[in-house]
Amino acid sequence: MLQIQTIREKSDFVIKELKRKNFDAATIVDQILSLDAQRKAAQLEHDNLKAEKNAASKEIGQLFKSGQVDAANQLKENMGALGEKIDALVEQMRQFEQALEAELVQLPNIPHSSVPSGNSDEDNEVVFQVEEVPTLDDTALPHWELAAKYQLIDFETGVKLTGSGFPLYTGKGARFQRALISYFLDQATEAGYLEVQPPHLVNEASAFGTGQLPDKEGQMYHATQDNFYLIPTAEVPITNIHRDDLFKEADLPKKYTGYTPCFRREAGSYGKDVRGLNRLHQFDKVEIVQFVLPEQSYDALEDMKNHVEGLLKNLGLPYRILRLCGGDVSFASALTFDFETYSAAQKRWLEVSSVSNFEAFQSNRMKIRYRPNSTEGKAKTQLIHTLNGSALALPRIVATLLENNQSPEGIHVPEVLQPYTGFSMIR
RNA sequence: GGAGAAGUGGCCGAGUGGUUUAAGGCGCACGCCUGGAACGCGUGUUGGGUGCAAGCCCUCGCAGGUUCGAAUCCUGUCUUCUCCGCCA
Repeated sequence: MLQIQTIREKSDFVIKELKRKNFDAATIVDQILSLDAQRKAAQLEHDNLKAEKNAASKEIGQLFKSGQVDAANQLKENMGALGEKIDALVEQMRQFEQALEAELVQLPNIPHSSVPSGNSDEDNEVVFQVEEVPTLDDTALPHWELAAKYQLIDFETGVKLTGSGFPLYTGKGARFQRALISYFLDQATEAGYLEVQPPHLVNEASAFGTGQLPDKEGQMYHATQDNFYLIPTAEVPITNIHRDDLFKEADLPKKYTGYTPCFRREAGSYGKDVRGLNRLHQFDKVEIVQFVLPEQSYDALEDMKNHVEGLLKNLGLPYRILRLCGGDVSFASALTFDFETYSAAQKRWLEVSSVSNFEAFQSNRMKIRYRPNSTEGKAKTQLIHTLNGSALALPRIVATLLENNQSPEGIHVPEVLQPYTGFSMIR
């Protein structure tokens, strides 16, 4: 959610910048400015009447105390009408505030100045790509066939247990997943992230805080009986750890990592592109999250980008890094880098990570603030910046590792994973 | 799931209808003191809205209600604790 001050102070700038996300904000911004003014007027009147009432109430108290009952009762007479006026204004304010918020949450985050213009993923800027991608001969198998051949993943039983998109990992397949999770968590810990195990179900306030609600309600599984949502990413519980918190400047940055399964309904997606592990309803992911001072958030983004890049290098995967264009960068993000690995058997790039700076967009919703250091007096609180990234999402990593590392002898396990798997080949 | 108790500022804790505009303490910040510190003394210290400012308004888990007036009374709800039941 954008800050109302930003819209008040530079509405033209907001409209112009959101155009780069292909979002026409003119009408909404006008609405917001008008509602904001109305809310302010109602509040002003309310405050004055309330002050009058508070003073009178205090006086009544004094009168009763000094035994002037008649005078007190007379004063009470006038209170009724005043009270009604105040009640009406409170109701007005509530409505203006609600309407204002309803408009505000519709505005996406302002894209960073480096975000290229464009409408779709074809306009994303490739900021790095390995010099050559591996090629396999014609006998090479896609990962779903390798998974069957070596009994790593049982998709059919997953369908039996739950439905499509809920695979059952077996034997070395299960062990391989566990190895990746441990490896990713250890790497993040080494990089200074605190490991956490968050809940996999969250309440409404948390889902709202990171921006899943109200817009993306249909993408989450909803446990209606208790009104909990299954997390679509660990970003949701981890970022909400600090919802409503007020930091001292010295407390920042805060860095967290966590492994969770992720649940996504992905309604209506079927076919070749989603075959095997390419797109699932439940998958595993290790997430990294940072809470930082505003002026440090782009350094932090670079830091996270380097971390993810290091993981891909260590795994020996061919990858590229994309700077998402205005049309492809997400609603809440100011700047996003996507990481894709090349799947040699499918001959296409698969997204395995997305690293984003949300600036103050999420922290505004969640009221995550800090108090700047100040030599004189108390500085006003300011919103912190939040960032997150996948480090990494497992299924497509598994897919590309299986495909790219296949040979007649079996599938080679990257060296960095061998201490975790306990085997160097899948045969 | 049942019965009972409790939720007050960064923390502890007083407060059962009107100088509570939330006592007191700890912590923190600044100042005095000091060669420098500790101790001591003084001032400040919930968060938010509005305003140049003084001020005014809201905020005692959350949401309603009663009242001229609510931290305080009533209803609902969430969380925590104790006991019972169930349980990895």
